[in-house]
Amino acid sequence: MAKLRVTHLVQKALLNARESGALSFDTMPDFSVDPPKNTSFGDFSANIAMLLAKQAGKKPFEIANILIKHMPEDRLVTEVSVAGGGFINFKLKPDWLHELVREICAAGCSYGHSQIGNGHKINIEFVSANPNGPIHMAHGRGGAIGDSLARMLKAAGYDVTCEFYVNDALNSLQMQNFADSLLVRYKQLLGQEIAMPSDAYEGEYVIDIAREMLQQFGPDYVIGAADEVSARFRTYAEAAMKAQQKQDLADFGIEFDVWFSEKELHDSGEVMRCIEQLKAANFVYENEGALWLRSTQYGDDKDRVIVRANGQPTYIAADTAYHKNKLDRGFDTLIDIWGPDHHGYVARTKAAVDMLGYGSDKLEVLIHQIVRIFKGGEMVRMSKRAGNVVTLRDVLEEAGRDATRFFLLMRSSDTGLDFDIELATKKSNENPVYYVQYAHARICSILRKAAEEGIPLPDVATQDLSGLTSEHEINLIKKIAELPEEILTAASQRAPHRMTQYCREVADTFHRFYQNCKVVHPDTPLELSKARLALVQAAQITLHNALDLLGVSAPESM
RNA sequence: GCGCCCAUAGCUCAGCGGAUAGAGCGCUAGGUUGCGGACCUAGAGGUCGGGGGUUCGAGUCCCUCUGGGCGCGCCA
Repeated sequence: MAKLRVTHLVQKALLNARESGALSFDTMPDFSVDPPKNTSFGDFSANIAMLLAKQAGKKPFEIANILIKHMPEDRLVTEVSVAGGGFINFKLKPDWLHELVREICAAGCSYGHSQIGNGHKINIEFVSANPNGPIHMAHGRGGAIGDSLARMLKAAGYDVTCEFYVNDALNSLQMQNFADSLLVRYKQLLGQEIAMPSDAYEGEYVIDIAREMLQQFGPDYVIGAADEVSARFRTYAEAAMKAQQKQDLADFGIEFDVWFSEKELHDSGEVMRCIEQLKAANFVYENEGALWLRSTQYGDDKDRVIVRANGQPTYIAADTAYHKNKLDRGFDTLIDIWGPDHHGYVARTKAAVDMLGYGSDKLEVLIHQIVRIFKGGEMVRMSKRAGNVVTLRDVLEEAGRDATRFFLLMRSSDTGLDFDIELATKKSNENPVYYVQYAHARICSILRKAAEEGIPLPDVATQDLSGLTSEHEINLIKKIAELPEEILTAASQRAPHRMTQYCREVADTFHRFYQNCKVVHPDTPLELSKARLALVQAAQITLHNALDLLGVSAPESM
């Protein structure tokens, strides 16, 4: 890689300069070598001189000139110069770009991937919707972010496990209400005139499940002791809801490695053992009959109840046990993806992880901001209990997986996201996902055209690429060459939205190339055609791999 | 009151402490026979919410103020 090569040149120059006495410094600063925004400056630019100024007691400009004098020759480098406040700019021969095209084609599906993660084990938990309603669009955002981030981390060489935490614990009042609502709907379907309870789940989906059950079990299913019937409905409701969630997520392109049951944490005694451990370490105290966690000792703003006065452990107790369980499974890093309404839980969860002796830096919580749904400019209010949620399934059916995922990933998770269903459905230039997919389809069309014209796909390893010298060709190569670093940045910053931006940039650069450089055309000499075919293939690989990280398809035609 | 997030072009938003702050939409003016016009070219449009500070260098980091979103249960 050319970047590494330039970095080594600078390091060599530093050491040479120090040895000759021209420059004095103790530690080599962590400098950058990057393509400058303004390409007229060159291919790479190093900021070392500015960083060294104080330490070396010289002006950046002066240091840069000293470094250039002490820099070894390199056959790839045609020019080194000092500019701006002391940037060292490098111009390289086009050969290095042509090498990149070969490398990309050789790597194929694995282009952009690396082993930086070194098998470091990461558990990433997201969606984790309660089993009393369908997956809605807020879950969808967390899902898209979590799944894409997982794909990027895998591509960066991490060992990633995707996990869904099912809040199916016995002490959940919400689950009981849900089951009761279902029972009422069931009876209503049987013709009984019963009003829904005041805190009922009003959603249509409850009726759907009741109908499904009625078909399967018949009218006698409501006969029996009240709590027995209730338990029966609860068991069914939970299983049905979980199955539906699983299906919705699968249709969205998300498959979890682990569906972790909260209930099992209680049944196995892990929750109680966890509480005992905290007790033994004096991290809890009793007050007003309840057991409190001293989370303020670790930066929380209040202590939290961990066991209620009635003896039931709270959600925090189970969640603490859950995080302990994850850490005990050997993960080096836990990433939780939560909605904005949960931001207040970060401090207490980290406190608990600290108290258990793991070090809260092992837990990262990624909070994404709210999703607002619009339909033709009008905001749709959502409430699960009222039953007017916009479900992921609704949107998937209208807008399709690709547009839905792309839209949910376009914005930084730190900012609110307005999702306009009509816009996502539009097959027009207002819809960025098509812009990107169109570029890929165009590439495929070129490759088809080449085949029709009897131009064989070149062997990129040996194909002469020296004809690729025009501005548009060079720009395209430089842009697609950014993928590996882009993946690392997006993964390490936990910022999958960067990849949507990158996809648009690649598509944009490609469309310009396409406009100006005919690949298969009577006016294009055969050798140049073949060289361009190699480049086009590299662009296809780049787009395909980048879209794959977003979970968006790369269509061959549209 | 406390906590988290946000404030960048008319609108929606990018922007890993680096050089002249970008894109899409919208607007204006263009692109004869087309490797797919779901595309391309050019132009207009900015005191990066205000004020301090750190730095060789701040849209980016720190403090503060203003405005907005969300959250502050012995619910999960």
